[in-house]
Amino acid sequence: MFTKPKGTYDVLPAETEKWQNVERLIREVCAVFNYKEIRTPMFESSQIYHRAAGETSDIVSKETYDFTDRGDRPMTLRPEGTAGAVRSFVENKLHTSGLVQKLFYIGPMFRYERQQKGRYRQHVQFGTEVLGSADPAIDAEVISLAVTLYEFLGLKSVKVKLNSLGDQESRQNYRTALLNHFQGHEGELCSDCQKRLAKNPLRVLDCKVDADKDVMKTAPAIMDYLIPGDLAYFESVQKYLQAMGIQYEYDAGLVRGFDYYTHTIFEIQADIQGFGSQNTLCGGGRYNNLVSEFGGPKTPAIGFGMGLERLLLALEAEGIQLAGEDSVDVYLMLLGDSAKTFGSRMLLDLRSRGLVCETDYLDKNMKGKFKQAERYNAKYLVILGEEELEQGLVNIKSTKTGIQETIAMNQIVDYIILDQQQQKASGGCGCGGHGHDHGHGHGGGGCCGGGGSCGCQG
RNA sequence: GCGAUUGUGGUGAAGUGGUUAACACACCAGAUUGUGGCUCUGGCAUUCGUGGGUUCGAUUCCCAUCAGUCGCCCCA
Repeated sequence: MFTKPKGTYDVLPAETEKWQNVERLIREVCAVFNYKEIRTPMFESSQIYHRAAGETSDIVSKETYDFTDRGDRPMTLRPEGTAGAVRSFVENKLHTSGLVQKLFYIGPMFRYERQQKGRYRQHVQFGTEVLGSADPAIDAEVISLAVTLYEFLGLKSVKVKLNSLGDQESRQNYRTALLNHFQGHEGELCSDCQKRLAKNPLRVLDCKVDADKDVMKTAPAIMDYLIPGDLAYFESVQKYLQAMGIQYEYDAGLVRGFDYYTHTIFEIQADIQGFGSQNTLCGGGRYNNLVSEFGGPKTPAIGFGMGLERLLLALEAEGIQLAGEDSVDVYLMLLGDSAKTFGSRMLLDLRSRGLVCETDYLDKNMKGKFKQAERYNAKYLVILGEEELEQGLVNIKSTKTGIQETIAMNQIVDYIILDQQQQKASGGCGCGGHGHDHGHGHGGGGCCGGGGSCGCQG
């Protein structure tokens, strides 16, 4: 038997609707913020990721899926979305628009990691990238987009953590201060940290192993080493967040996994039991030097990535329903060969009028057909036998009320519409069909109407 | 990369060094050839993740391997 690669998963038919709904809501939120979707390749030249993330990044140095194509070109399955977006921005000269480029993407990312809850080798990320503005208000906007999405979905237990890394000068100051601080204490740190100290001392602060040691607790905070301009920028971001009413916490220990970040960095964490160390739902920050490092004009930028598996997990943990009940409008019960032949046309007609229809393709007997209708969760049974066929009639039965009536076969759609209106009027849910209307105003915050019992989208 | 733990049919699960591997649900067929959801009857794992080894004999013991789950690390 063949099995899926380790760390991957199948989204089976029963759960695709959840994914579609989450993605739909993401697109709606992005639309309101006027972020446009960009779709870049799932693999790029390997050097793109090495250049972007920096060699001290664990993700790029030891977690990428690398291969050479048949032309011996080194390629890498994308481990994150920013590098590809920046490459595309530069290559397609998107900076010439004269406007801030506000982009988003949804797609799979690949990291060779040991899988566990909320962590896969192929995972789906939603991310945004805003290129071309160094306005602290845009930092706040990006954060507010993520927060708005969570609010839209109804997710409560999240908290925003914020820090600033400053730009080159601040970082250099801080780096020196850190090295001085740890000088003579190297032996107290774990082996990983000793390596980090040499390559990228900032990341030592992120260490969980050494977190409780005195040298760590007394380590200087970067905030004290930001040059005045960088500090003012960070304060300004907070000013906007406060103006928007967005709750956040300053976290001096917050660091990111890629080396390209400057100034504002943030993380949104799930405050949910059982999430272990996979509680980061969203992480991002500003990267003002990356575009120029990719050969583009000096272009400030900021973005975030958000793992959808974790988002789904968090929604589930909070009991938020993302999919309606699966059902079918009409189950067409065709008795006899000529009814079956005639019925194929009837199916097509009903379907082209927007009704979800099913019939028996397993040649079941009467009982079996009823059973199928039940499994399909059919709202109406339409029964057509030889006798009805001759008279141009069908029997139609509402599975909800149990009422069965004989009507002309061209009256099926009208009958259903009328019947649903009556049910609605008499207090039932009576939502028509599957929300074939393409408008979908989700009222206020619930993501699918009514907690699942009705299965309608509107 | 490190560590823990699990692996019996579609699912949940019993079980034992020795002829036919419980049970329940689900599924299939029939009782009931134009009205189901109840009930009853019957069927449904040549096989216990895979490969070796120990043994007269292994699903049960040992080793390896693969896969699942979870923790650390890392991150989304």
